[in-house]
Amino acid sequence: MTNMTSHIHCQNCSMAALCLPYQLDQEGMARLDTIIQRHKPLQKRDILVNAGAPLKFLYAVRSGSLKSYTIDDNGVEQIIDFHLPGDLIGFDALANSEHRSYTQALETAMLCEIPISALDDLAEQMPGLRRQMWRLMSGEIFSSKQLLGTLNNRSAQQRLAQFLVTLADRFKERGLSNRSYRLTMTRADIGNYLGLSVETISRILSALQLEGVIDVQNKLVNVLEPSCLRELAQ
Amino acid sequence: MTNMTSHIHCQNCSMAALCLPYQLDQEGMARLDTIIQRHKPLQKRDILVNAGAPLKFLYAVRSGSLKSYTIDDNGVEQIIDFHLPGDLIGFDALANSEHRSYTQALETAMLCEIPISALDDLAEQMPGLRRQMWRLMSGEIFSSKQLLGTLNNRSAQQRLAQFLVTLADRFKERGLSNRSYRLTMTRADIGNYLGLSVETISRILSALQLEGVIDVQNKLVNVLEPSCLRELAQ
DNA sequence: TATCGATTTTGATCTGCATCAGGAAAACGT
DNA sequence: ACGTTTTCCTGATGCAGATCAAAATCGATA
Repeated sequence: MTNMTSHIHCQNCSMAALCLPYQLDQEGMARLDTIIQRHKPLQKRDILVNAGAPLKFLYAVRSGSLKSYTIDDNGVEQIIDFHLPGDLIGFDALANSEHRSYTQALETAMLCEIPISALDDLAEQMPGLRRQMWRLMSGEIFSSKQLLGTLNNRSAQQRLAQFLVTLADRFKERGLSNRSYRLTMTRADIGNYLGLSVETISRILSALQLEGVIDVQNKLVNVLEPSCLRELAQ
Repeated sequence: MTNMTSHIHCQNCSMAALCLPYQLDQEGMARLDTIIQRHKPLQKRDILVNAGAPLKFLYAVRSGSLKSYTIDDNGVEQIIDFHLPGDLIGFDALANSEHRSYTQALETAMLCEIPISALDDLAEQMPGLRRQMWRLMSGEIFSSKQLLGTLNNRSAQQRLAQFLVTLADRFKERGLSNRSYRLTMTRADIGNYLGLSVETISRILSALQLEGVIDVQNKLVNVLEPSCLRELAQ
């Protein structure tokens, strides 16, 4: 095994604090590490999981970003999530052991795969792991319910401001700048996610730039007035 | 203990198939039953949990219905869920051991309370219980993400039709009629949940009645053309 | 570096739903 | 049974954001 990434382990993974190993002791982390496999790198547009596929692994994002989406009866894509490093993918599949959505790389991405069967065994023996599973799933429940509130009854500007703030917060959690970051998704993706048209996204980004709240150069976002942006998000 | 409900146990609860005991054997159900307590009945408008309150119990709805909502910075209520018998309440609180939303009875409701600490112990010993926890949380993750898709990019009529269909499906799961049911929430609640105004809800209900798809008498809904309604929901 | 498709931007028009307003009907408390 | 309050319905008006259209820019590939 000459894979460059073979030296990556939970014990030295920078994302461990956001991922399953959180609050596990050294021994726990080592045990988790033994069951985790490294997935071959995904290229932009590569599909990680297809909706309907049987659930074999949970995936942890090590680097890069991805989007999850469903395709409705009319063949229309509906984005339900963007995944950043440290995020786990596949919780929605536990219910019936089948993935409910497609997950696609937005850029080159590295992932760990966690076999479900082994995870179940390990959860029995490790209360900390079990609680972390609960915590992560619970957090996902809350954030998706909160997003409902964000989308309902809020103007396009409020939605987009909220989106930018949330993204900044997530980058900060990951030790990256929350003032300057790159949008790996297209404007169309953002619009789809927020229930707005591409044109509206574009117009509002321009307006925010004109007001001096942010500076946008293509995919690059610079938050000039964070408190102002937070205010706009309400 | 002369409480009328003291004879209620998981073993004979009609909601067991939708609730935590699902797929537990007799012994497992009996063990779960020992830790579950019966909550005193709630009256309409009674609050079960306040946002910010420490998580001590998960609650299972035995009868009646409730709504969960957050209150945003402007003091505006945002409904995030309606709970029917068999539903569990509190999963979103596991993340930080604190309830994130208010939960209020929409009518007289009976609940079971499940102490979190005991549940954690039991989950260690009972793989079936652990998996059912995962299943239920996973299902909640999926349904709230799917709701996002339902609300985004869909017309008011599509949203409301979807709401009525989903409600019918849930009643059917619970052994009740999916053709004729009672809305325990107000039109304002439905509008709040779906991101629409009360007036729009009222207008669309009237329109659907005029078209002969449903018959509405106050809180009572009669689905006359289920396939048509499903069609309208897309 | 030139080319071509994908993405983004900007403008003009149109429409679905919010909002405002008023009245009718239930539901509630006494 | 009564009055009060809450909920529900229906009409009129206005606007935020969708849609249509087209140009500008980006970025992948050769």
